[in-house]
Amino acid sequence: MRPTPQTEQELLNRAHDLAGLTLGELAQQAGIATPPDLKRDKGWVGQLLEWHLGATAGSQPVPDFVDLGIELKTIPIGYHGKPLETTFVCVAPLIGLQGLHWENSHIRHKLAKVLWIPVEGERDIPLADRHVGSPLLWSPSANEEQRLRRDWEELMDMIVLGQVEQITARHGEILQLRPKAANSKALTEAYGANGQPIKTLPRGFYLKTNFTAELLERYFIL
DNA sequence: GCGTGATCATGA
DNA sequence: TCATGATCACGC
Repeated sequence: MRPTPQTEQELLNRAHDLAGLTLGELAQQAGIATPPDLKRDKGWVGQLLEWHLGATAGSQPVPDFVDLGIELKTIPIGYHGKPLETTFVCVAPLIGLQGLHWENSHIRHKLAKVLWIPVEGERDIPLADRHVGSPLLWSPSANEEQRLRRDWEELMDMIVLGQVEQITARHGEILQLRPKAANSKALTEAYGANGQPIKTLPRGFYLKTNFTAELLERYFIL
């Protein structure tokens, strides 16, 4: 792990220095082996970039760069220039929701300042040959935050009302709620339709690809 | 089991 | 072709 950057500018400079390099080059510098593919190493790209940028959080529920309040997200990009996958944000709380509002929500803090790093993601490009793109430091615009908040409130209302199992990935304009678990046997507690506790799959909030595509597009137009 | 990092794989 | 629902690995 490289030393953690002390300032936002230092982090940005370092991220810019990675642009144009391949994952193979970055793995070699880090002394990390490149897996044949991501089937069994889905978080490998993210962790490789964390190493190079000196992220500190590990698996703690805090921003990757705590002192800077910045979250790091790598995002796989296809030949068409648009994201290939939705972006996981954080686990969704399913119980103990009294006093929870958008303003003090975990997800709002997570998304307050994000360093997006696009990486070539097409599966027919060997992992080691994929290039890292130019970083984008993003904070939600007023409009974006309003849309995020609207989706979040809709989803959280359903969770409070015991309708978590009726939620599908189609709910929400830009934010969606989907399973986030080791497998379909992992269960956690949630509210049932009559307020009784039920066991259900843990869920996570994800940003839909059309939204992240919009972010990147706005950046490239500016 | 939870939270971190996400992508896989199949049905529509 | 593409998004949804399922899944993989790790530290604790």
